[in-house]
Amino acid sequence: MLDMKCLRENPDQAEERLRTRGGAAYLDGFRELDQKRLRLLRDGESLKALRNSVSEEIAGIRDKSQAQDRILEMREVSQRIKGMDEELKHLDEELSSFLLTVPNLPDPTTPLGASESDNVEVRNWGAPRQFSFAARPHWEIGEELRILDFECGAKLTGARFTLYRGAGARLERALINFMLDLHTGEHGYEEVLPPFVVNRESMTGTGQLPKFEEDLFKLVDTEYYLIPTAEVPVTNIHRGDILKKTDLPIRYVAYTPCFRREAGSYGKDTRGLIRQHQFNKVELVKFTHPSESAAELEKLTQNAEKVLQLLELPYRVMALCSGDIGFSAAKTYDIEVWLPGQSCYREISSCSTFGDFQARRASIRFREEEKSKPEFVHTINGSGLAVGRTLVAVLENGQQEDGSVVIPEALRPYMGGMERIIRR
RNA sequence: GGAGAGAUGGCCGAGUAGGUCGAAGGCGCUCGCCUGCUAAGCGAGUAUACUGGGAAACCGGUAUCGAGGGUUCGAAUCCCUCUCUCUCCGCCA
Repeated sequence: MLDMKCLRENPDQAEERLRTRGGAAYLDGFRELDQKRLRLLRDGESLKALRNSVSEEIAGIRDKSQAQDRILEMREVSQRIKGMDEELKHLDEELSSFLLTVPNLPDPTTPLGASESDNVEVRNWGAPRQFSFAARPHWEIGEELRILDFECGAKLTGARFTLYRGAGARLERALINFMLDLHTGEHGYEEVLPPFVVNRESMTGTGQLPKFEEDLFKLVDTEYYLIPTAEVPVTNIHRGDILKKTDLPIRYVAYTPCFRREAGSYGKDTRGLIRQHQFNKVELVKFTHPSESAAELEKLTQNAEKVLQLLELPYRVMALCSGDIGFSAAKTYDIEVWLPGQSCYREISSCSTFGDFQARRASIRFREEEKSKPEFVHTINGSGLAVGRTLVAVLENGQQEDGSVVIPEALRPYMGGMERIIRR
């Protein structure tokens, strides 16, 4: 959510920055609505002030019959106040539902551009391996090793669900533990295990609602939703809080499954694990002082990269352009891992700073000085990493000509010492 | 699922024959005094949002005692609905 006062004072500047996202005018009608609300608010409040002072007067009069005229007068005033409050409530709802659908302002350092093709490569790490045979996609490797069963997943649930078996199931679990241990042990994050189901307020706090309801799984007969990312419950841990400045930055890492409807992606990535309705993810979330957020985003991104480095998986880091960043984000780095089976880089982590956008929605604040008024923190998060896609990368990069897969050394302790996955 | 109890400021905790209650008291915290240091003691201060005025310090208004409605000139206090927490019973991993 953007700052209403800011929009009031310089709407043109905000509109200009929003336009770099592409799309039509965002702020049409705001000014008129805002002023109408403000007028009504002021009028209503001065009436209430009158009523309060007269009521106090009445309280001081022993013989209420002496106050009959004033009581009658205030009866009428109260009626008017009631009407105004009702109208004000409507305007408030209109205004806030409007504000909740305006995306965040892109950060000045976000490259300008219209689409994915305008994203900028910031750096890359590791060289794609040269194969002496035709590298195969992970779905072939996984099915042949009998560690991924797509057909059974479809039987149990439907398309975009997968059953992992044996070393595959273990590999997924190993990756989760490996990532959690790295981020808690080396990078200073506190591990949390949140609910995988959240309410509407939480979804609104991070920006999934009200605009992206069709992307979510909602539980029938409730106001509960399956989380599409741990970002939602973890960021909302501090919804409504005023944090201590000295506690910042707060760093959490959480493993959760993620559930996404993937509406509108029919026909995309239909094979394999790349795009599932349910997938595992280890998520990094930070709450920072506004002056630290830029540096903290860099650090968080590097924390995510570290996973790939230790797993010896080549990747590149892309700065997303203004037309490609998400609704709530001000700036985003995507980490893309090299997938030899498909000869391309695929997103495996998305690290974003949200500025105060989420903090304002969820009211997450801190005080600069003991007595100064609360200010919004900045929130940052990123995958560290998407586990299913990491497994894909391990299979495709580690594949051998005989169909087996060599497990990265860093992972072997988590696999009971297993060095390679062989068909059994 | 059945029966009961409760939800007040950072925390604890008063406050039900409706008015002077943004809310006693205590703890905590901040500043000052005092004291070789520490502890104790003394004094002052200590919610948030919106809004008006002001360059600012600050001053004024409105709202908020779980949430939403109602009664009333006036509600933390009365009525209704909902949510959450706790205790007991049943069921269950």
